[in-house]
Amino acid sequence: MTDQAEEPPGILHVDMDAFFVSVELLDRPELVGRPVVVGGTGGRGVVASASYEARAYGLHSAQATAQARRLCPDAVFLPGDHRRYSEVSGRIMEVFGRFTPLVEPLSLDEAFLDVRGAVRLFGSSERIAHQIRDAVHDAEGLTCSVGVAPNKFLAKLASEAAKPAAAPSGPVPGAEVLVVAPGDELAFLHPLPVSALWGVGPKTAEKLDRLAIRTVGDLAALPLDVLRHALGDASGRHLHALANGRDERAVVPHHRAKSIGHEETFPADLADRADLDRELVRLADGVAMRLRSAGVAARTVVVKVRFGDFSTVTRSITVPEPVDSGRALWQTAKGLLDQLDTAPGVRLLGVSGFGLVPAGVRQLRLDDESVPWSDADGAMDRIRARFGTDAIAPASALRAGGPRVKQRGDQQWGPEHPAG
DNA sequence: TCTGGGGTCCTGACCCTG
DNA sequence: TCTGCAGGGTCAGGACCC
Repeated sequence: MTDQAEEPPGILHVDMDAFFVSVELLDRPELVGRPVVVGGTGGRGVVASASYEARAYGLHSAQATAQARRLCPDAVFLPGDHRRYSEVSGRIMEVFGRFTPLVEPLSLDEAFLDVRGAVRLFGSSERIAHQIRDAVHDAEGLTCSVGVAPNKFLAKLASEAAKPAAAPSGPVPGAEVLVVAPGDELAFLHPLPVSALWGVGPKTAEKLDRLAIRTVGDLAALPLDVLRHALGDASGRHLHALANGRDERAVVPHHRAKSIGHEETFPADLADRADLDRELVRLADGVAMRLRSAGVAARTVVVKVRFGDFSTVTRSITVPEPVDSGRALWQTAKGLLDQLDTAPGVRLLGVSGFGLVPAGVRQLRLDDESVPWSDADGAMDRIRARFGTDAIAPASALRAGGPRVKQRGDQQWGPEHPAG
């Protein structure tokens, strides 16, 4: 029995089925029943979403597009429209909000819902799950799978178990709604592979395999101290709790972002310093715009560089005054980039701000050179708000062959054009 | 021609301070 | 003044998630 065995199964995890592909098929019904992939179409892209027909060929998300093409040459590859998916996602979250105010979006296509306060109005958690499925389908023409359990972790595993299966002929319907009833948690959990646990990726799975730990039940039977020794204190405790069905995390509707950043993989590696500097201006300007839009400034600036051999390094600095202007962010990032030898060629460049503080706490100094630039940033924000984000950009960014300010969702799944 | 982008969290090394 | 230690902050990297 778990600590939560007597808790009613009032946590839902709602997961849209092949979300990006399903949205595309609304506009292209002629593609229904065919292997369809949404993702980066260039040589360095990855698969973001694959239809169940495509999954039958071994295609899956995060897979290199080049490999996906080899596995399924007949698949239809679509570049995707992140903005459209965001809009649809927003409307779906509103549907969830009709049932409970406790909605915690996890990504565009999934969310946790705490419906314990809604059972009087809508019926049992399971009934609410079915009503949500129907409401989403009525509103958007899309299907989703729902897990119902006493906690978030089990609800998420339940929604995965409720999903359709892939077959060349199309999706084989799943349970659609799966309830893990109080008292059944461990029977549901323990036969699953350890990789089902949140926090067990390839590396951790390998370590556990060396200990002959293959199922969640194997892991649950392991003494906590052994696990802490093998995986470290925090990971050991975390996985031990999950393996025993314990997850105390509440459904939190609003998370405050802890970092804001942009990174971009180039179609071909960049070695020219001037090219990199211009890209850095674009990235910094885009990050600064989002910082100001969120009303925050960053105390720590991080530059990330991935080289052609895929080795990745980061350089960071904590600045005396939090930054939110494009110029200040760029200057700081440039100082960090200057520490690195980029001659071998840079595959990816990123700029992020951490240690976010409310922008208002920033103290102005008489010698603060960034003050006029704050005014300029504010003017740019107003122009972009009125005429669109492409309306204005730093001159040095415009010289980079016309790239506009970097925005969230741009080139989400890799460059569109093949390298070289 | 494998390997995106936007995040969070953890760990360990190092440095500073009391 | 020197040394050891603990604690906190910073920095870099790794692992993981969707």
